[in-house]
Amino acid sequence: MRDSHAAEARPYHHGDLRRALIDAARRILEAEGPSALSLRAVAREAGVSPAAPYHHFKDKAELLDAVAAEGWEMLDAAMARAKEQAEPRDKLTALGIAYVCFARENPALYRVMYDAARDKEALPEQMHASEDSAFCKVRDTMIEQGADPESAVELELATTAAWCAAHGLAEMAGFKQFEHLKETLGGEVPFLRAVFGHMGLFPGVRRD
Amino acid sequence: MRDSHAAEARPYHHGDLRRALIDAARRILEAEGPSALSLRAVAREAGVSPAAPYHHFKDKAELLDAVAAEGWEMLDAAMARAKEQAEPRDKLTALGIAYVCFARENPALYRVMYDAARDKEALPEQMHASEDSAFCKVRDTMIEQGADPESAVELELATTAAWCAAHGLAEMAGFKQFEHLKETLGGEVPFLRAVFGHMGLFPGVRRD
DNA sequence: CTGATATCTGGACGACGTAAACATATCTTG
DNA sequence: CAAGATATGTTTACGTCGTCCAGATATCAG
Repeated sequence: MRDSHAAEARPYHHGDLRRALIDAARRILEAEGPSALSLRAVAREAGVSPAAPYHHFKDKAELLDAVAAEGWEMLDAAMARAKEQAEPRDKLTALGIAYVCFARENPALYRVMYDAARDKEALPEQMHASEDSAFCKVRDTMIEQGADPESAVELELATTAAWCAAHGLAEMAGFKQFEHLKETLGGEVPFLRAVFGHMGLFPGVRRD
Repeated sequence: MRDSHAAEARPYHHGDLRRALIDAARRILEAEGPSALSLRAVAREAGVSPAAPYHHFKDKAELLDAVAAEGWEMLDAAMARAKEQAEPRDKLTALGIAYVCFARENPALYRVMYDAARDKEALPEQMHASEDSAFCKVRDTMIEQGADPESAVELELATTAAWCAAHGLAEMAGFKQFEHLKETLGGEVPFLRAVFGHMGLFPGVRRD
């Protein structure tokens, strides 16, 4: 059976329990929400004993970190796709819309992602550090749409502002208070565009 | 002892356990953070048995709701104070700064406030409904600073955008990634002003 | 004073996170 | 290939949690 361990590392007893646990966690998260996401429930869903996860994660927080990391990757991919498909002068808005839509379509996952970030008091490395991180994607898009690439501080401030706007909107968009506005404007996405427009951040949708 | 129950309602055994429980919860929250805020710990802190709170709150969530409600009142008061003290053309920015500063000075309480809101998928009534709610304060200030009071939808969109911006910034401002920016700009408040400025929401600090 | 009612205690239950002791499968090395 | 080392899993156990229930006791209404 040399073929089954050809990859590079872990197929022992279960095959790849680490992977299975993360998947189980995601399944529970989607089906029953964050409050049902206990370590024991994850182990149950994966068909192992309650203590088994401790051979793959230091504690519950580390499992959630792994789930969150995959969430950030998904968000990053969604934003990349959105930027690609949008017309040049609409790319920044498209990034913002993609961000909020991801959060709205995966509310439980988004919550886990930010809970982990708040506990660490930092966004994950992958979102802010690397060359093609989502954060850099926003910055680069700002340059493409006319921001001055020389003034680094201004550029980082603008990117930060955009990120704050997207996160704030992602959390607010689910509140009942704004349903009336969504109806008036004809749907969720028009509502998002309108709010982003009022932020004055996104040249593509700037009014007047 | 007729004097001790003169007020209007509740002094039975303990005096006013409901009040004492909320205070105990706030003390624990400030001293040990949200993760230490268990119902049993609150009862312990208040000097009663673990089951006693159930005569004043349906469950743990209802206690947290009460704590959150007081948090919103404090936030409202802080914003009112800020608006009062600011110069006319700086009032909107002052509201935003006050909002974020409150969240930064009471991170555990702010978290409880928004966790409760997320669970209910709504901001608390008190923040959005009444005449002098914080939300209306922002809207009114926008009018005072030149927004058109006739276009109700535009006005509500702008207010929503401002609220999203403040919340987003409140959550981001604690992340390590932005400490560098804070230093460059000479402190937290200048950082907040700069980000708000880049939002283009607050005429008082609009650049150029 | 007497019952009704509001408030608190004590004990119990099941679920949780986690640790320790043990069992077994796989890897490594001689 | 034999044999220890190591990685992976189970069982059992502990303390904490939210919550409920059965009393006890204090206050109130008549």
